[in-house]
Amino acid sequence: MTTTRFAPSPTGYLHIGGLRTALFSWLWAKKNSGEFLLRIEDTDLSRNSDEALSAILQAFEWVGMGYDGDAIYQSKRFDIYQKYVDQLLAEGKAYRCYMSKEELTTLRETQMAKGERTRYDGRYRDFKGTPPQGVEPVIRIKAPTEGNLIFNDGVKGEICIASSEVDDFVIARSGGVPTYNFVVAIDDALMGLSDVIRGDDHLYNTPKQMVVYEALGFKMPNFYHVAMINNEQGKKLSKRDGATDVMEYKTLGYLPEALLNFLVRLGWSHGDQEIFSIEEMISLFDPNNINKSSSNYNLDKLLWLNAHYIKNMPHDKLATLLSEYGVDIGSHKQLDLILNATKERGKTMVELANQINIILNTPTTYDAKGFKKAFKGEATTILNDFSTLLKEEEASLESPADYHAIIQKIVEQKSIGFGKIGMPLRVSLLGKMTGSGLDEIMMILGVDETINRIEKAIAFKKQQI
RNA sequence: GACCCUUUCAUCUAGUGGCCAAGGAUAUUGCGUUUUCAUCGCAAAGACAAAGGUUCAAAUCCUUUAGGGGUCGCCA
Repeated sequence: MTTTRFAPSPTGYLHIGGLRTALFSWLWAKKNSGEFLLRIEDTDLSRNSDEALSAILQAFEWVGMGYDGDAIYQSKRFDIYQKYVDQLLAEGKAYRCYMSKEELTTLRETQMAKGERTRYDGRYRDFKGTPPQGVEPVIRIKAPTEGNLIFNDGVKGEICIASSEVDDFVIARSGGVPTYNFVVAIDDALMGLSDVIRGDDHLYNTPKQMVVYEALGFKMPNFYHVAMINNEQGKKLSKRDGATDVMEYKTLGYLPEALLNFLVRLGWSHGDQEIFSIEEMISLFDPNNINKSSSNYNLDKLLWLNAHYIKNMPHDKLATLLSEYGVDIGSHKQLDLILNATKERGKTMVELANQINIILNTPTTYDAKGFKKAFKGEATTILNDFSTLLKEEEASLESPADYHAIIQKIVEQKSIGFGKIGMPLRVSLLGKMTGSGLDEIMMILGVDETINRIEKAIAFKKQQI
């Protein structure tokens, strides 16, 4: 049975790096018909917030990654942890340390000055005397004093860290509240995890957790430490590099399938394949193929993927999603035509919504440069004649091709180039020189609105003179 | 500073000793399609961090150097 987990601490929004490790864990569980569990690491009572928690859950919902069973809250499991603290104390595998914070600081400064890796010196490890007054002790676990702590990482291979680098770390604070490395090991074991996929930044926590597994006699899961995502310059990803909050991608108009596709290809690949449906990701993903090195965040690729998913999305679904971006065309009788005319012009949902609005809303202003260029010479006359022709043929206009025929007719009648009518017509309809195909636009708008826009543009032209 | 991890085109990556004078994708540039823009198609340019080994043969194995990242809490 494959069991994986995601274990966020509710202190902020869900970061895209976190989403990637969650995705890897989720895919691996799904692939093996196992379980993907959610655990909330809220042992630091002062830093938790309900808003952060709901933001994280909301992000999971948006990308469509569900978790199995109920979320586990560490803050509700203190009695379990306490039991294990007592057990270790009774077995002599942990001990009370009465060192004051001042003493600890002094020790660290001395070590730092000597150029050593700072660590607790074990002075209370075998303490048998009378404890000093006025110090509420912490509980420390006895870590091995010699040899190496070795584990096999599914991504990096064998990791060997000298025991001298791992000190007798605190497992319970002076107030009795247990600490991260202790509760993580206990919960991972108790939750029956087979595979732990987490960020590289936890690599050095693993030997510590090994000490806990060893002391408690728990079986270790497989660990996979995934390297970080950096910005395009290879530096740590910060808010200045663009969106780091998963939900911000929704606001910016990205589709969850594009974001997941983008993230799954960051550090993982399957030959030359770039596009992965969720089903393909599930069937192909294997954490043993995750790259060792960190990867850089690259917005261009995400944008390309997003455009791809927009272009290939069924129209009814696209229309439903568009309502979240302020465009309501679900019941428009030209829905298919509208989307066909615009979906190749929007790389994000925001851009797509904008493209649609440009067609659906009568222009209130005109691009100055484009208007000037388009309305040179005979443009007004040509448009007037075109309007008349439209009105005459109104009854027979049932498809974009019919509208195209009308334009063609004008072009032939007047022996002009297509641009002579195309340019002023486009500016009249859209307010600018670029955009969707004229035939489609007119079909969407219908004869009356098309003529209305032409007349408005002509009026604007007259006003200028 | 110490310890650990890492290093293929600008970016994501393929590559597990001979199939590699290194393949794909994005971005870039050019050409074509298109009434415009976009899409699409075709093409170009573009990398094994450096130096030493091992080997008949190295992007692939080893060593050193350099760059990048992570960690050194009674945070998680």
